[in-house]
Amino acid sequence: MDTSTHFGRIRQALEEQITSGVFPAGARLPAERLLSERFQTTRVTVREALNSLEQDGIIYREDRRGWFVAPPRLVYNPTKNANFHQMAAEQGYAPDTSLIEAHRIPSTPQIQQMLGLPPLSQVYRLRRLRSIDQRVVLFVENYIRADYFPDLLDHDLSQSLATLYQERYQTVYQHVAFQLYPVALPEQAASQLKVTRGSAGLLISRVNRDQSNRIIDCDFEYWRHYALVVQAETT
Amino acid sequence: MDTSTHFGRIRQALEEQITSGVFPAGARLPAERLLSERFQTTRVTVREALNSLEQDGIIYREDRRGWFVAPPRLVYNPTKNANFHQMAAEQGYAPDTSLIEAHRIPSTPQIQQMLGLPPLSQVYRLRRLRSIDQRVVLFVENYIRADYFPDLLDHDLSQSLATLYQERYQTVYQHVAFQLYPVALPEQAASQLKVTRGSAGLLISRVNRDQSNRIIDCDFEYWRHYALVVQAETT
DNA sequence: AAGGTAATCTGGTCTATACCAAGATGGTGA
DNA sequence: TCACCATCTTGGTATAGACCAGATTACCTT
Repeated sequence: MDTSTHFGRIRQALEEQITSGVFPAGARLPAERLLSERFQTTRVTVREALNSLEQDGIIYREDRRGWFVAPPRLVYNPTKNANFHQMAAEQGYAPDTSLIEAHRIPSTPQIQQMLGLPPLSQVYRLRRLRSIDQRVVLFVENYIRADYFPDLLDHDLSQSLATLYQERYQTVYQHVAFQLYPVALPEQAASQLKVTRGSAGLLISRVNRDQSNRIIDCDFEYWRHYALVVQAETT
Repeated sequence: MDTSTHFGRIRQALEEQITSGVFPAGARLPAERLLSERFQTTRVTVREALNSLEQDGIIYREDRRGWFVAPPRLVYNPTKNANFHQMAAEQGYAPDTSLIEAHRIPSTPQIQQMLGLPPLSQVYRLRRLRSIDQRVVLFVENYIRADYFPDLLDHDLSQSLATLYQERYQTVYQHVAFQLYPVALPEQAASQLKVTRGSAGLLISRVNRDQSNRIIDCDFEYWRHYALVVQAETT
């Protein structure tokens, strides 16, 4: 680390205290004003150091609540299973999903294209928020073909869709195409994830097919960028 | 976009001028001081707007040279082919690779683990810089088993390794395991990519196997975060 | 024409301060 | 007991400067 600048030294000092366990994962850092006093500098400079640590995924912020030490990243294999709960549990986290909204709506042109649907067709749109160990890490929008899943909205939508499909509709995810790109989190995702608009995030969009190779749904997953490492392998 | 703040309005104004073509891809934006005059604000506020646009991958900076409009992202499929030149050319870019250094060195514990090598074994380490359309987008470190590729350093190392392996060693990439995570670019990668230390980037590390399922090399690819979208699909 | 150098331009870092808005807290009254 | 509200704390946004170091450019010398 470059310690030739004031802000580099602050960064390093904080980083050391985090890795040495003074501030364990999940802990809240002292307030910016307090840090600026302690390091004999201004808030502007402290914030630069904090931003730098945030970029690195070492800490994260919650809007107007403070800065917190980021826990280890979740390993996410988008090709393997689409089951958030199972994936998190296997890695020793306590996963949770909360449903924000679920509607049957007319599909938009973008969704029609992704799902291969004609205009005016109906889809379900789910918006859900997912957390591990009480920390919100993922805001996800699902768009699901309504014709394949009658009465979907009557079921418990805070569980894994993969599980629901399998148990109620004899449908399993078989094939997935995904795109992944670093973005600044858009308004809605940012506010749901309780981060500042414009924070770095990862957008993963997927188009899923079932055992008959029919496109059944697609989703847009907005992850806090420090929350995961994506892993996959192929032959 | 949120235009309730001064910086939000600056952001939007710049974004519009970019998307409308006033500033085409690759163009340099006016200097920060000039922008702050034009928007009747201070450099601090202008820089916040610029940082926000940078996060979004709309613009990028080159250290002490200025801010530039980012071109469309390169689509990168890490599972499909490991051939940077081919991939870029297929998408209409002019790719280029420059060799920074190439040595035969003793492997480090980390590399030993990734390549499944015993201590003290020798590997080649290549450091290369890759650009599309004259813009540097990728700094990559390759670690290659020396025993599988005698005299590797005598060949032209500014071409694709996949091509070199195939033509000279009858070896092809058959299987790849990769990890991908958003990071702040470390010192060396940042300076090679001419960005500010701590800029957002994407680290992709891969472990490659050949047609006999032998691990032949691994690499660490540091991408400018706005430069690519990762895409893959599986069955 | 080629090479070196000094002036200039640029973003990078920094101080000091101010006000705003949302989250957290604790007390008050129904 | 519990809903509500005032208060305090926090990060978010903003102003107005300053100096530094690398990149670029223009000029000058050979």
